[in-house]
Amino acid sequence: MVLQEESMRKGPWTEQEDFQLVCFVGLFGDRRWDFIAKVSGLKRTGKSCRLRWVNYLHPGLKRGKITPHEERLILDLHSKWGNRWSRIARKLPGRTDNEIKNFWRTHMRKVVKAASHDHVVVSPSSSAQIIEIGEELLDRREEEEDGYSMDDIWRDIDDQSNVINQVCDQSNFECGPMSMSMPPWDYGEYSPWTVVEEENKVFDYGEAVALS
DNA sequence: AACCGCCTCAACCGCAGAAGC
DNA sequence: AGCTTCTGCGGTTGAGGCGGT
Repeated sequence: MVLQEESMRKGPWTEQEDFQLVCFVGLFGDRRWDFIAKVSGLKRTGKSCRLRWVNYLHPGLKRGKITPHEERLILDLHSKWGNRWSRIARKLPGRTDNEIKNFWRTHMRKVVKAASHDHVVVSPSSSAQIIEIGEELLDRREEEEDGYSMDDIWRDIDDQSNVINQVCDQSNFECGPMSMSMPPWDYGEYSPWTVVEEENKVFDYGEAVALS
């Protein structure tokens, strides 16, 4: 057990590793991470695989900057729930708890800085005050920018799933236990979808192992 | 051009709760 | 009921990028 942990890889994921993980999640679903970590041949822990999938490889993820409306939502929800990042993330389709947590840390710093710049005394523990100031700053910013409503966000997700479904239909790809969909960005030469489309056959477990 | 400090974000760690045996 | 394993969550860290001097 100890020896196994010692041989585990850490640090940034390579494209090849991402590819393997996507293949095996497609085959076995996004559960049983220890099992996936083992059979995939990845020298990663199940935990690490799950994290990579959830925070980076999941097809439903929305890339790009947090919009002013999302910011406001995060502020609102944080004032209600505190640091319940996963709960907050569920209200922001396509965003991960990690992303929101990172955003909040940055945001907190910015807000405190802005407040001190305006000669407002803010103690870091006074989150209600921070939220208030944050909302004020947001109001100002929203006046400058065109908004991006939650409806728009949901529309984006819908559009994305439509494209995904079309690709799945066309490629004759038999999805795994979970409804597998196309990764949101290009995998280049490692794309499992390319492999399947080119060979025009079902991607089975044996092939997946052979690839690993 | 080089250095420095700050910011962002991917990834790790530790812990708690759930599930399985 | 108690133990082990798995999963998910929140906190933290560190590498890399970027802007300022």
